Amino acid sequence: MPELPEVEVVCRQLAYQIVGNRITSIHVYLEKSLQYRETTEQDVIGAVITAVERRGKYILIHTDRNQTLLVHLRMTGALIDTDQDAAKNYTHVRVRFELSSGRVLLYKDVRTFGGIWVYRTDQLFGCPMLSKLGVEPLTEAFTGAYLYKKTRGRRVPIKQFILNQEMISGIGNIYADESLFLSGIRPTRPAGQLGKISATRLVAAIKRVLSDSIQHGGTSFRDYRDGNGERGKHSTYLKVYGRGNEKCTVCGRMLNKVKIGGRTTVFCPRCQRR
DNA sequence: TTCTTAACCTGGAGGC
DNA sequence: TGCCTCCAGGTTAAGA
Repeated sequence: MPELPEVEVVCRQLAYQIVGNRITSIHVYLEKSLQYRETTEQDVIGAVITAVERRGKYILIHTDRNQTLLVHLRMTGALIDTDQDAAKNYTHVRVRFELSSGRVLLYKDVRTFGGIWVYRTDQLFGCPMLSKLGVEPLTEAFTGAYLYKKTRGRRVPIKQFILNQEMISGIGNIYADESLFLSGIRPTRPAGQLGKISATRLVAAIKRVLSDSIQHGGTSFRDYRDGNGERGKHSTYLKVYGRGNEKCTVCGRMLNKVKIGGRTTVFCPRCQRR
């Protein structure tokens, strides 16, 4: 399940691999996976890819024709740069871009929650998907003071709060659990009860967990693959996510597994008491 | 304004 | 072995 680190890894790889390529043709196998917003397929064919960047969990692929392919991988999506022969081995391919280098860019998505939207670049940041996104957690704008201020008056559990993309963009279930464990904060705690010290501690933990995961190439559980179709290696470093009913690696106590906001949440009742 | 819940979707695991 | 049910989860929309 791609979150900020996984999307960042994919972006860095694709920026290296596909920038400078011309899109020579597009094959759509599932119509809803590629949608045009005031653009057409003919606008995209022949365009040269000029840059690849990330905003929250979105991948932005810019072209020289004032168009941007906005990609969200949701649960099971993957963007893979590969050669013609290897492309035949991939299943659940929803969109296939032929590139001028002779290689292909595949968008595969098992559960089809994700998709690609083609926008005019000059209208991109007014689109509903990007305009509502909150602060980027790896920037200097994301501070303890920011988090403390934003959580005032909020009664939802802090776990649910940091998953809200309008507050902080890019955090998903894996890194929410891991950040709360690292900061020693109980995920069920009402966001508005977070003190200044705890807010600062949580911000530091979020930055640390996300940065470490990027260094490890992201986390792969089931479907996530990077831009080369490879698995991420961060899953072996996880302390709580996916470890429900196992012992805490720090104190040895059994981890608790509960539902918060409809999401499976794992935490240590002894280490996370703040 | 804030919060909750359902819906979208399919593969895999587990039970029978 | 085959069938059925449940679970996983990011985002949005509707309703409270």
